[in-house]
Amino acid sequence: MSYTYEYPRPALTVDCVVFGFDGEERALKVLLIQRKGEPYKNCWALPGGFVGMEEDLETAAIRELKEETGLSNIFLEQLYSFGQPNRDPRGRVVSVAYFALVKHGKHKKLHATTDALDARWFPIKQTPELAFDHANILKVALERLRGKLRYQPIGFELLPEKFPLSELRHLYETILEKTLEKRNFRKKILKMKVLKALDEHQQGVAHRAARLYSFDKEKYEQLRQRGFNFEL
Amino acid sequence: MSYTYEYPRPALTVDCVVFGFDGEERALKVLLIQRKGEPYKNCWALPGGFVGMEEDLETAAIRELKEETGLSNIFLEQLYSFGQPNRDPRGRVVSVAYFALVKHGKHKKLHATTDALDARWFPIKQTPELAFDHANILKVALERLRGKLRYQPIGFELLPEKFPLSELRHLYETILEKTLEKRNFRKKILKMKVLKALDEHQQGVAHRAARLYSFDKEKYEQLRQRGFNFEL
DNA sequence: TCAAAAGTGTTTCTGCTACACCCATGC
DNA sequence: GCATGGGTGTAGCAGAAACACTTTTGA
Repeated sequence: MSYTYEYPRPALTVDCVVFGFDGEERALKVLLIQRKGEPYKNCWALPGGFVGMEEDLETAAIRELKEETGLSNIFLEQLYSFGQPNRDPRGRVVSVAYFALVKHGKHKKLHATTDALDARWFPIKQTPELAFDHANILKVALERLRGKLRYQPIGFELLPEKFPLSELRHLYETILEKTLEKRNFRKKILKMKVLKALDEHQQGVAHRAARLYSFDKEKYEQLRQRGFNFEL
Repeated sequence: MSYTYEYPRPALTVDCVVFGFDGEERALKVLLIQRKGEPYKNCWALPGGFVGMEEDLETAAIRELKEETGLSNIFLEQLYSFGQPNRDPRGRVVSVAYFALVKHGKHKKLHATTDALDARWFPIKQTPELAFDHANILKVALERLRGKLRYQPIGFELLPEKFPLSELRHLYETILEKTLEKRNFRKKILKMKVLKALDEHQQGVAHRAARLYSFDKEKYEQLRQRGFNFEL
Protein backbone atom coordinates (compact mmCIF):
# COMPACT_ATOMS: atom_id res chain seq x y z
CA MET A 1 0.00 0.00 0.00
CA SER A 2 1.22 3.50 -0.73
CA TYR A 3 -0.06 7.06 -0.71
CA THR A 4 0.38 9.62 -3.43
CA TYR A 5 0.08 13.39 -3.26
CA GLU A 6 0.37 16.16 -5.78
CA TYR A 7 2.88 18.02 -3.65
CA PRO A 8 5.52 16.60 -1.31
CA ARG A 9 4.67 16.47 2.36
CA PRO A 10 6.86 16.46 5.44
CA ALA A 11 6.38 13.56 7.81
CA LEU A 12 4.80 14.48 11.13
CA THR A 13 5.83 13.15 14.51
CA VAL A 14 5.25 13.89 18.17
CA ASP A 15 7.93 13.78 20.85
CA CYS A 16 7.39 13.86 24.59
CA VAL A 17 9.59 15.39 27.23
CA VAL A 18 8.52 13.62 30.40
CA PHE A 19 9.71 15.09 33.66
CA GLY A 20 9.64 13.40 37.03
CA PHE A 21 10.87 14.54 40.41
CA ASP A 22 12.74 12.03 42.51
CA GLY A 23 12.08 13.07 46.08
CA GLU A 24 14.73 10.83 47.58
CA GLU A 25 17.54 11.98 45.37
CA ARG A 26 16.04 15.46 45.18
CA ALA A 27 16.64 15.42 41.47
CA LEU A 28 14.64 16.39 38.45
CA LYS A 29 14.65 13.57 35.93
CA VAL A 30 13.67 13.08 32.36
CA LEU A 31 12.40 9.92 30.76
CA LEU A 32 14.34 8.65 27.77
CA ILE A 33 14.09 5.59 25.60
CA GLN A 34 16.79 3.74 23.77
CA ARG A 35 16.08 3.54 20.07
CA LYS A 36 15.57 0.12 18.58
CA GLY A 37 15.89 1.01 14.91
CA GLU A 38 17.71 3.28 12.53
CA PRO A 39 18.52 6.09 12.44
CA TYR A 40 20.37 6.68 15.72
CA LYS A 41 20.01 3.02 16.59
CA ASN A 42 20.80 2.32 20.27
CA CYS A 43 20.95 6.03 20.89
CA TRP A 44 18.88 7.60 23.65
CA ALA A 45 15.99 9.78 22.58
CA LEU A 46 12.74 11.33 23.68
CA PRO A 47 9.80 8.96 23.38
CA GLY A 48 7.74 9.75 20.32
CA GLY A 49 6.72 8.64 16.87
CA PHE A 50 4.58 9.25 13.85
CA VAL A 51 1.15 10.80 14.07
CA GLY A 52 -1.71 8.64 12.85
CA MET A 53 -3.82 9.92 10.01
CA GLU A 54 -7.03 10.23 12.02
CA GLU A 55 -5.37 11.02 15.26
CA ASP A 56 -5.33 14.25 17.19
CA LEU A 57 -1.82 15.47 18.07
CA GLU A 58 -2.29 15.12 21.79
CA THR A 59 -3.81 11.68 21.33
CA ALA A 60 -0.75 10.66 19.35
CA ALA A 61 1.51 11.88 22.14
CA ILE A 62 -0.46 9.91 24.72
CA ARG A 63 -0.38 6.81 22.57
CA GLU A 64 3.34 6.96 21.89
CA LEU A 65 4.07 7.46 25.54
CA LYS A 66 1.99 4.45 26.42
CA GLU A 67 3.55 2.31 23.70
CA GLU A 68 7.13 3.17 24.45
CA THR A 69 7.17 3.58 28.18
CA GLY A 70 3.94 2.19 29.59
CA LEU A 71 3.00 5.54 31.13
CA SER A 72 -0.59 6.72 31.04
CA ASN A 73 -2.90 9.22 32.66
CA ILE A 74 -0.41 11.99 33.14
CA PHE A 75 -0.26 15.75 32.77
CA LEU A 76 0.47 16.63 29.15
CA GLU A 77 0.70 19.92 27.35
CA GLN A 78 1.94 21.03 23.96
CA LEU A 79 5.40 22.53 24.06
CA TYR A 80 6.56 23.68 20.64
CA SER A 81 6.89 22.45 17.08
CA PHE A 82 10.29 21.78 15.60
CA GLY A 83 10.69 21.89 11.87
CA GLN A 84 14.29 22.56 10.85
CA PRO A 85 14.56 20.99 7.39
CA ASN A 86 17.54 18.82 8.30
CA ARG A 87 16.68 17.71 11.80
CA ASP A 88 16.10 14.11 10.71
CA PRO A 89 18.45 12.23 8.35
CA ARG A 90 15.50 10.35 6.80
CA GLY A 91 14.20 13.54 5.23
CA ARG A 92 11.86 16.29 6.22
CA VAL A 93 10.22 15.50 9.53
CA VAL A 94 8.34 18.05 11.57
CA SER A 95 7.83 17.21 15.22
CA VAL A 96 5.27 18.58 17.60
CA ALA A 97 6.82 18.32 21.03
CA TYR A 98 4.81 17.74 24.21
CA PHE A 99 5.82 18.30 27.72
CA ALA A 100 4.62 15.91 30.42
CA LEU A 101 4.79 15.73 34.20
CA VAL A 102 4.43 12.53 36.16
CA LYS A 103 4.37 11.50 39.75
CA HIS A 104 7.73 9.82 39.73
CA GLY A 105 7.22 7.37 42.58
CA LYS A 106 4.16 5.86 40.97
CA HIS A 107 5.98 5.07 37.77
CA LYS A 108 9.32 3.93 38.98
CA LYS A 109 9.00 0.74 37.04
CA LEU A 110 9.02 1.41 33.35
CA HIS A 111 8.20 -1.07 30.66
CA ALA A 112 10.75 -1.26 27.91
CA THR A 113 8.12 -2.13 25.39
CA THR A 114 8.34 -3.60 21.90
CA ASP A 115 9.04 -0.17 20.43
CA ALA A 116 12.12 0.58 22.46
CA LEU A 117 15.13 -1.32 23.75
CA ASP A 118 14.97 0.34 27.10
CA ALA A 119 13.28 3.19 28.97
CA ARG A 120 14.92 4.97 31.88
CA TRP A 121 14.89 8.03 34.07
CA PHE A 122 17.95 10.25 33.77
CA PRO A 123 18.80 13.11 36.09
CA ILE A 124 18.52 16.27 34.08
CA LYS A 125 22.14 17.05 34.86
CA GLN A 126 23.41 13.75 33.51
CA THR A 127 21.66 12.98 30.29
CA PRO A 128 23.41 10.99 27.57
CA GLU A 129 23.90 12.19 24.01
CA LEU A 130 20.50 12.44 22.42
CA ALA A 131 19.29 11.57 18.93
CA PHE A 132 18.12 14.17 16.40
CA ASP A 133 17.64 17.65 17.86
CA HIS A 134 16.28 16.18 21.07
CA ALA A 135 18.87 17.88 23.23
CA ASN A 136 17.48 21.16 22.02
CA ILE A 137 13.88 20.09 22.59
CA LEU A 138 14.82 19.09 26.11
CA LYS A 139 16.40 22.47 26.68
CA VAL A 140 13.27 24.28 25.54
CA ALA A 141 11.13 22.05 27.73
CA LEU A 142 13.27 22.74 30.75
CA GLU A 143 13.01 26.48 30.23
CA ARG A 144 9.27 26.14 29.93
CA LEU A 145 9.04 24.05 33.09
CA ARG A 146 11.02 26.64 35.04
CA GLY A 147 8.96 29.44 33.61
CA LYS A 148 5.62 27.83 34.35
CA LEU A 149 6.49 26.55 37.78
CA ARG A 150 6.40 30.03 39.27
CA TYR A 151 3.08 31.09 37.80
CA GLN A 152 1.03 27.94 37.62
CA PRO A 153 0.45 25.21 40.15
CA ILE A 154 2.04 22.49 38.05
CA GLY A 155 4.55 21.48 40.68
CA PHE A 156 1.87 19.29 42.22
CA GLU A 157 1.81 17.15 39.10
CA LEU A 158 5.29 16.01 40.01
CA LEU A 159 4.44 15.00 43.57
CA PRO A 160 2.42 12.15 45.02
CA GLU A 161 -1.18 12.82 46.02
CA LYS A 162 -0.16 13.51 49.61
CA PHE A 163 3.03 15.27 50.49
CA PRO A 164 4.61 17.30 53.29
CA LEU A 165 5.29 20.96 52.61
CA SER A 166 9.00 20.41 52.77
CA GLU A 167 8.85 18.14 49.76
CA LEU A 168 7.07 20.78 47.74
CA ARG A 169 9.72 23.23 48.76
CA HIS A 170 12.52 20.86 47.81
CA LEU A 171 10.90 20.46 44.43
CA TYR A 172 10.90 24.21 43.86
CA GLU A 173 14.42 24.56 45.13
CA THR A 174 15.66 21.79 42.88
CA ILE A 175 13.99 22.92 39.71
CA LEU A 176 14.58 26.63 40.13
CA GLU A 177 18.05 26.03 41.51
CA LYS A 178 17.81 28.34 44.46
CA THR A 179 17.01 27.95 48.13
CA LEU A 180 13.76 29.24 49.56
CA GLU A 181 13.25 30.42 53.09
CA LYS A 182 11.31 27.76 55.00
CA ARG A 183 8.91 30.00 56.94
CA ASN A 184 8.14 32.34 54.09
CA PHE A 185 7.53 29.50 51.69
CA ARG A 186 5.03 27.98 54.08
CA LYS A 187 3.23 31.25 54.66
CA LYS A 188 3.01 32.07 51.00
CA ILE A 189 1.70 28.77 49.82
CA LEU A 190 -0.76 28.32 52.69
CA LYS A 191 -2.15 31.81 52.25
CA MET A 192 -3.21 30.90 48.74
CA LYS A 193 -5.62 28.34 50.14
CA VAL A 194 -5.02 25.81 47.40
CA LEU A 195 -3.70 23.14 49.74
CA LYS A 196 -5.88 20.88 51.81
CA ALA A 197 -4.35 20.04 55.19
CA LEU A 198 -4.89 16.34 55.82
CA ASP A 199 -5.21 14.54 59.13
CA GLU A 200 -2.27 12.44 58.22
CA HIS A 201 1.41 12.62 58.87
CA GLN A 202 4.56 11.18 57.45
CA GLN A 203 5.47 7.72 58.60
CA GLY A 204 8.73 6.07 59.39
CA VAL A 205 10.84 9.17 59.54
CA ALA A 206 13.57 9.60 62.14
CA HIS A 207 12.21 12.90 63.40
CA ARG A 208 8.97 14.68 64.03
CA ALA A 209 6.53 13.56 61.35
CA ALA A 210 5.32 16.33 59.07
CA ARG A 211 1.68 16.94 58.26
CA LEU A 212 0.62 15.88 54.80
CA TYR A 213 -1.18 18.14 52.36
CA SER A 214 -2.89 17.63 49.05
CA PHE A 215 -3.46 20.05 46.21
CA ASP A 216 -7.08 21.17 46.03
CA LYS A 217 -7.68 21.44 42.31
CA GLU A 218 -11.33 22.46 42.57
CA LYS A 219 -10.54 25.24 44.99
CA TYR A 220 -7.80 26.44 42.68
CA GLU A 221 -10.18 26.51 39.72
CA GLN A 222 -12.70 28.51 41.71
CA LEU A 223 -10.10 31.02 42.80
CA ARG A 224 -8.65 31.27 39.33
CA GLN A 225 -12.01 32.09 37.84
CA ARG A 226 -12.32 34.95 40.29
CA GLY A 227 -9.10 36.37 38.90
CA PHE A 228 -6.72 34.89 41.44
CA ASN A 229 -3.19 34.30 40.20
CA PHE A 230 -0.98 31.54 41.51
CA GLU A 231 2.51 32.87 41.90
CA LEU A 232 5.35 31.65 43.96
CA MET B 1 4.61 15.28 -10.87
CA SER B 2 3.49 13.47 -7.76
CA TYR B 3 4.93 12.17 -4.52
CA THR B 4 4.42 8.74 -3.03
CA TYR B 5 4.93 7.57 0.52
CA GLU B 6 4.59 4.24 2.26
CA TYR B 7 2.34 5.70 4.93
CA PRO B 8 -0.19 8.50 4.61
CA ARG B 9 0.90 11.96 5.69
CA PRO B 10 -1.04 14.94 6.92
CA ALA B 11 -0.56 18.15 4.98
CA LEU B 12 1.29 20.86 6.86
CA THR B 13 0.44 24.53 6.86
CA VAL B 14 1.32 27.67 8.78
CA ASP B 15 -1.18 30.34 9.78
CA CYS B 16 -0.38 33.79 11.11
CA VAL B 17 -2.30 35.83 13.62
CA VAL B 18 -1.13 39.38 12.97
CA PHE B 19 -2.01 41.98 15.56
CA GLY B 20 -1.82 45.71 15.14
CA PHE B 21 -2.74 48.54 17.47
CA ASP B 22 -4.61 51.46 16.01
CA GLY B 23 -3.67 54.41 18.16
CA GLU B 24 -6.34 56.71 16.77
CA GLU B 25 -9.22 54.36 17.32
CA ARG B 26 -7.52 52.91 20.39
CA ALA B 27 -8.36 49.47 19.13
CA LEU B 28 -6.51 46.22 18.83
CA LYS B 29 -6.86 44.85 15.33
CA VAL B 30 -6.16 41.63 13.54
CA LEU B 31 -5.18 41.19 9.94
CA LEU B 32 -7.39 38.91 7.87
CA ILE B 33 -7.46 37.92 4.22
CA GLN B 34 -10.38 36.99 2.08
CA ARG B 35 -9.93 33.57 0.54
CA LYS B 36 -9.74 33.35 -3.20
CA GLY B 37 -10.27 29.62 -3.62
CA GLU B 38 -12.10 26.67 -2.16
CA PRO B 39 -12.76 25.65 0.52
CA TYR B 40 -14.33 28.59 2.33
CA LYS B 41 -14.13 30.67 -0.85
CA ASN B 42 -14.70 34.39 -0.14
CA CYS B 43 -14.60 33.70 3.55
CA TRP B 44 -12.25 35.65 5.81
CA ALA B 45 -9.34 33.74 7.26
CA LEU B 46 -5.92 34.07 8.83
CA PRO B 47 -3.15 34.48 6.28
CA GLY B 48 -1.25 31.25 5.81
CA GLY B 49 -0.52 28.35 3.52
CA PHE B 50 1.44 25.21 2.89
CA VAL B 51 4.94 24.70 4.17
CA GLY B 52 7.58 24.16 1.52
CA MET B 53 9.58 20.96 1.61
CA GLU B 54 12.91 22.57 2.34
CA GLU B 55 11.54 25.43 4.31
CA ASP B 56 11.80 26.13 7.98
CA LEU B 57 8.44 26.67 9.68
CA GLU B 58 9.14 30.27 10.60
CA THR B 59 10.43 30.96 7.10
CA ALA B 60 7.19 29.61 5.70
CA ALA B 61 5.20 31.91 7.96
CA ILE B 62 7.23 34.91 6.86
CA ARG B 63 6.85 33.98 3.21
CA GLU B 64 3.09 33.47 3.41
CA LEU B 65 2.65 36.75 5.19
CA LYS B 66 4.60 38.53 2.51
CA GLU B 67 2.74 36.79 -0.29
CA GLU B 68 -0.73 37.36 1.03
CA THR B 69 -0.50 40.72 2.71
CA GLY B 70 2.74 42.37 1.63
CA LEU B 71 3.98 42.60 5.22
CA SER B 72 7.61 41.95 6.02
CA ASN B 73 10.17 42.50 8.72
CA ILE B 74 7.87 42.10 11.67
CA PHE B 75 7.92 40.45 15.08
CA LEU B 76 6.98 36.79 14.74
CA GLU B 77 6.81 33.97 17.21
CA GLN B 78 5.42 30.45 17.20
CA LEU B 79 2.04 30.19 18.90
CA TYR B 80 0.69 26.65 18.87
CA SER B 81 0.05 23.75 16.53
CA PHE B 82 -3.48 22.77 15.65
CA GLY B 83 -4.16 19.27 14.47
CA GLN B 84 -7.78 18.25 15.03
CA PRO B 85 -8.36 15.57 12.39
CA ASN B 86 -11.38 17.32 10.88
CA ARG B 87 -10.33 20.94 11.01
CA ASP B 88 -10.02 21.14 7.22
CA PRO B 89 -12.62 19.68 4.82
CA ARG B 90 -9.90 18.76 2.31
CA GLY B 91 -8.54 16.12 4.67
CA ARG B 92 -5.99 15.97 7.39
CA VAL B 93 -4.17 19.27 7.67
CA VAL B 94 -2.02 20.20 10.62
CA SER B 95 -1.30 23.87 11.05
CA VAL B 96 1.51 25.50 12.97
CA ALA B 97 0.19 28.88 14.02
CA TYR B 98 2.38 31.95 14.41
CA PHE B 99 1.66 35.11 16.22
CA ALA B 100 2.89 38.41 14.81
CA LEU B 101 2.97 42.03 15.96
CA VAL B 102 3.27 44.96 13.60
CA LYS B 103 3.50 48.69 13.86
CA HIS B 104 0.05 49.41 12.55
CA GLY B 105 0.61 52.89 11.21
CA LYS B 106 3.46 51.79 9.00
CA HIS B 107 1.39 49.16 7.32
CA LYS B 108 -1.94 50.81 6.94
CA LYS B 109 -1.95 50.12 3.25
CA LEU B 110 -2.16 46.42 2.60
CA HIS B 111 -1.65 44.74 -0.70
CA ALA B 112 -4.39 42.36 -1.66
CA THR B 113 -1.96 40.16 -3.51
CA THR B 114 -2.50 37.43 -6.05
CA ASP B 115 -3.09 34.88 -3.32
CA ALA B 116 -6.00 36.67 -1.68
CA LEU B 117 -9.02 38.67 -2.79
CA ASP B 118 -8.54 41.22 -0.08
CA ALA B 119 -6.56 41.91 3.09
CA ARG B 120 -7.89 44.08 5.90
CA TRP B 121 -7.55 45.06 9.50
CA PHE B 122 -10.49 44.13 11.72
CA PRO B 123 -11.01 45.34 15.26
CA ILE B 124 -10.68 42.35 17.51
CA LYS B 125 -14.18 42.96 18.79
CA GLN B 126 -15.74 42.91 15.35
CA THR B 127 -14.26 40.09 13.37
CA PRO B 128 -16.30 38.33 10.69
CA GLU B 129 -16.98 34.58 10.63
CA LEU B 130 -13.68 32.86 10.05
CA ALA B 131 -12.75 29.85 7.92
CA PHE B 132 -11.62 26.53 9.40
CA ASP B 133 -10.85 26.67 13.12
CA HIS B 134 -9.35 30.11 12.75
CA ALA B 135 -11.68 31.66 15.29
CA ASN B 136 -10.19 29.32 17.83
CA ILE B 137 -6.64 30.06 16.76
CA LEU B 138 -7.37 33.74 17.11
CA LYS B 139 -8.72 33.18 20.59
CA VAL B 140 -5.58 31.33 21.64
CA ALA B 141 -3.43 34.08 20.14
CA LEU B 142 -5.30 36.75 22.01
CA GLU B 143 -4.86 34.94 25.30
CA ARG B 144 -1.18 34.61 24.58
CA LEU B 145 -0.86 38.28 23.71
CA ARG B 146 -2.52 39.30 26.97
CA GLY B 147 -0.41 36.89 28.93
CA LYS B 148 2.89 38.00 27.41
CA LEU B 149 2.19 41.71 27.46
CA ARG B 150 2.62 41.89 31.21
CA TYR B 151 5.88 40.03 31.42
CA GLN B 152 7.69 40.87 28.23
CA PRO B 153 8.29 44.15 26.49
CA ILE B 154 6.38 43.18 23.36
CA GLY B 155 4.01 46.11 23.54
CA PHE B 156 6.63 48.19 21.77
CA GLU B 157 6.34 46.00 18.70
CA LEU B 158 2.86 47.40 18.25
CA LEU B 159 3.89 51.05 18.45
CA PRO B 160 5.83 53.30 16.11
CA GLU B 161 9.52 53.86 16.77
CA LYS B 162 8.77 57.04 18.70
CA PHE B 163 5.77 57.39 20.91
CA PRO B 164 4.51 59.36 23.91
CA LEU B 165 4.03 57.50 27.17
CA SER B 166 0.30 57.98 27.02
CA GLU B 167 0.11 55.95 23.86
CA LEU B 168 1.93 53.07 25.49
CA ARG B 169 -0.50 53.28 28.37
CA HIS B 170 -3.49 53.32 26.06
CA LEU B 171 -2.13 50.22 24.39
CA TYR B 172 -1.92 48.41 27.68
CA GLU B 173 -5.34 49.61 28.74
CA THR B 174 -6.90 48.51 25.49
CA ILE B 175 -5.39 45.07 25.31
CA LEU B 176 -5.69 44.23 28.98
CA GLU B 177 -9.11 45.87 29.19
CA LYS B 178 -8.50 47.82 32.37
CA THR B 179 -7.49 51.36 33.19
CA LEU B 180 -4.06 52.12 34.60
CA GLU B 181 -3.25 55.01 36.87
CA LYS B 182 -1.33 57.62 34.88
CA ARG B 183 1.32 58.57 37.44
CA ASN B 184 2.06 55.07 38.60
CA PHE B 185 2.32 53.78 35.07
CA ARG B 186 4.84 56.46 34.23
CA LYS B 187 6.89 55.83 37.35
CA LYS B 188 6.96 52.10 36.86
CA ILE B 189 7.95 52.07 33.23
CA LEU B 190 10.54 54.83 33.57
CA LYS B 191 12.14 53.18 36.57
CA MET B 192 12.89 50.13 34.44
CA LYS B 193 15.23 52.23 32.29
CA VAL B 194 14.28 50.55 29.07
CA LEU B 195 12.93 53.72 27.47
CA LYS B 196 15.09 56.36 25.85
CA ALA B 197 13.73 59.88 26.34
CA LEU B 198 14.06 61.72 23.06
CA ASP B 199 14.45 65.44 22.48
CA GLU B 200 11.30 65.41 20.43
CA HIS B 201 7.69 66.08 21.13
CA GLN B 202 4.36 65.34 19.57
CA GLN B 203 3.34 67.64 16.76
CA GLY B 204 0.01 69.05 15.73
CA VAL B 205 -1.90 68.18 18.87
CA ALA B 206 -4.43 70.58 20.36
CA HIS B 207 -2.86 70.58 23.77
CA ARG B 208 0.54 70.45 25.40
CA ALA B 209 2.78 68.23 23.29
CA ALA B 210 4.09 65.15 25.05
CA ARG B 211 7.70 64.07 25.01
CA LEU B 212 8.47 61.13 22.76
CA TYR B 213 10.26 57.99 23.88
CA SER B 214 11.70 55.00 22.14
CA PHE B 215 12.25 51.49 23.40
CA ASP B 216 15.91 50.77 24.08
CA LYS B 217 16.28 47.17 23.02
CA GLU B 218 19.99 46.92 23.76
CA LYS B 219 19.56 48.26 27.24
CA TYR B 220 16.76 45.80 27.82
CA GLU B 221 18.93 42.88 26.67
CA GLN B 222 21.71 43.98 28.99
CA LEU B 223 19.37 44.24 31.95
CA ARG B 224 17.71 40.95 31.15
CA GLN B 225 21.01 39.15 31.14
CA ARG B 226 21.68 40.48 34.61
CA GLY B 227 18.47 38.80 35.76
CA PHE B 228 16.16 41.76 35.42
CA ASN B 229 12.53 40.94 34.72
CA PHE B 230 10.24 43.19 32.78
CA GLU B 231 6.86 43.23 34.46
CA LEU B 232 4.11 45.73 34.25
C1' DT C 1 -9.57 82.15 28.08
C1' DC C 2 -10.92 77.67 27.52
C1' DA C 3 -10.27 72.83 26.66
C1' DA C 4 -7.38 68.94 26.80
C1' DA C 5 -3.85 66.29 28.00
C1' DA C 6 1.09 66.49 30.12
C1' DG C 7 3.56 66.24 33.93
C1' DT C 8 4.82 65.93 38.95
C1' DG C 9 5.36 64.32 44.85
C1' DT C 10 3.79 62.54 48.93
C1' DT C 11 1.38 59.60 52.02
C1' DT C 12 -0.50 55.24 53.14
C1' DC C 13 -0.69 50.60 53.27
C1' DT C 14 0.30 46.11 52.01
C1' DG C 15 3.17 42.40 51.60
C1' DC C 16 7.86 40.52 51.32
C1' DT C 17 12.11 39.52 53.73
C1' DA C 18 14.90 38.30 57.29
C1' DC C 19 15.58 36.16 61.32
C1' DA C 20 15.83 32.44 66.12
C1' DC C 21 13.81 29.46 68.94
C1' DC C 22 10.95 25.55 70.74
C1' DC C 23 8.61 21.03 69.42
C1' DA C 24 7.92 16.19 68.38
C1' DT C 25 9.83 11.89 67.18
C1' DG C 26 12.89 7.82 66.39
C1' DC C 27 17.02 5.92 67.47
C1' DG D 1 19.27 12.62 75.51
C1' DC D 2 20.49 13.73 71.10
C1' DA D 3 20.04 14.44 66.34
C1' DT D 4 16.86 15.71 62.82
C1' DG D 5 13.69 18.19 60.56
C1' DG D 6 8.78 20.37 61.83
C1' DG D 7 6.63 24.25 63.02
C1' DT D 8 5.78 29.24 64.53
C1' DG D 9 5.78 35.15 65.20
C1' DT D 10 7.47 39.65 64.48
C1' DA D 11 9.82 43.88 63.20
C1' DG D 12 11.58 46.45 59.44
C1' DC D 13 11.53 47.84 54.88
C1' DA D 14 10.52 48.35 50.02
C1' DG D 15 7.46 49.01 46.66
C1' DA D 16 2.58 49.50 45.05
C1' DA D 17 -1.55 52.18 45.20
C1' DA D 18 -4.10 56.18 45.84
C1' DC D 19 -4.61 60.74 45.22
C1' DA D 20 -4.97 66.60 43.16
C1' DC D 21 -3.04 70.24 41.32
C1' DT D 22 -0.12 73.02 38.07
C1' DT D 23 1.70 73.48 33.30
C1' DT D 24 1.69 73.87 28.43
C1' DT D 25 -0.29 74.41 24.07
C1' DG D 26 -3.56 75.17 20.22
C1' DA D 27 -7.87 76.69 18.96
